[in-house]
Amino acid sequence: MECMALGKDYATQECSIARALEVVGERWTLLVVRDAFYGVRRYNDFLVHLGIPRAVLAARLQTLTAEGILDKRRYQESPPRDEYVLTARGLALWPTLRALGLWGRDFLNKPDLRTFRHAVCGTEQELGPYGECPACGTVVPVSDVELMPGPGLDRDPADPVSRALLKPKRLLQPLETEPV
Amino acid sequence: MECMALGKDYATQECSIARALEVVGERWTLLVVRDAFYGVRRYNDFLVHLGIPRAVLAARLQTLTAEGILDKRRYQESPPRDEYVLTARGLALWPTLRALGLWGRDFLNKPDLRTFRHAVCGTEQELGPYGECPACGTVVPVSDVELMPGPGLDRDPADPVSRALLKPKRLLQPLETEPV
DNA sequence: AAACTTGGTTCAATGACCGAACCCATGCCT
DNA sequence: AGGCATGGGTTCGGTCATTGAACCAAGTTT
Repeated sequence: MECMALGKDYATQECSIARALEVVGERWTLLVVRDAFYGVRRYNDFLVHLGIPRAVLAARLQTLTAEGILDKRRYQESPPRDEYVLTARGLALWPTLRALGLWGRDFLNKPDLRTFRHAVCGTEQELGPYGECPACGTVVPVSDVELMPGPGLDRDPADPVSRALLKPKRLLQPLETEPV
Repeated sequence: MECMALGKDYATQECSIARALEVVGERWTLLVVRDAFYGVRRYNDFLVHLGIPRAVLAARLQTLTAEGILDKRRYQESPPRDEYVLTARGLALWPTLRALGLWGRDFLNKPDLRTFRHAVCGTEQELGPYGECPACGTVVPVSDVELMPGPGLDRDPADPVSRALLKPKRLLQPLETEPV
């Protein structure tokens, strides 16, 4: 009885888009993945940054881990603490998130909230739609993308994660939340 | 009271990805849009192809129309019949769907279910990850993309829409369902 | 020992989704 | 004219997911 019809799958669909959506199409899931790209790694940071119910976050982290998109790993022993980091499969979701973000920016809201650029070549130009650097022409690997806060962003957000994201930083680089 | 907190929005998120997901992130929505790219235009065709509950389909078509992603238009007067076609805003979702589909193919299932290629230049090579044609090098506009059935596809599906999609066809070109 | 932090689980209430049944305007067959 | 079929929905009760708040537990600081 484990294999059938949870009602959450798109049963009749023979399509890799449908398969993908069964895994990352649930509410909150892609936002968790986005935060992982932004350097969020800890349960509590996801929690305050997303404003997600605790139970839902726990469920999502578990399925993302089970699907091999996040890797849960111990980063200190005492007290035992785990962090969630993107696997190769998770990193491969970057083009999807990029495409979604561009669509949202171009068709839904005016002000630029965040922009991305190539960290290593020193350009100030934004990455192109496929993640290519307009200055040096290459498709920039995710770890070399610099995340810049845009003009539309709230300058004084309530949670420490948003505050940490006001400074430019590389994707995937772990977040440095200020000690309170 | 109409404007606040339906519980379905990602309230705290200042992010174009979150904005986008509020619009296209609900269950079924992106599959409806995908079908629109495949040439599905009529309520009934969406219904049988997706296996979606009627009420949900009606709701999704309504919000997609309200958000300016689909355009509902009368295509015959008697009996009055409407069809749903992608607007510019809807067409701009193609890179997102493409990225999702590639991810699903590469990381979730083995067999190629559908492939895309450039219709006008006669190549047999598949489009690249950004929708560029490997033969002629250009980024192919959606209406020039040819949708090819892949080897992993069921050869004798139950519904007429899936059957119509077994033949190669251009994206956006209206579906020709066989008269029964 | 008391209080705090991190990372959860449990619970009742609400909302979304589900399938099945019903509705209605028109067209087609006889 | 009567009957059935088709396209495009709406309504309805039951189930499943999501929500916010409360609770729990291990370890650590004071």
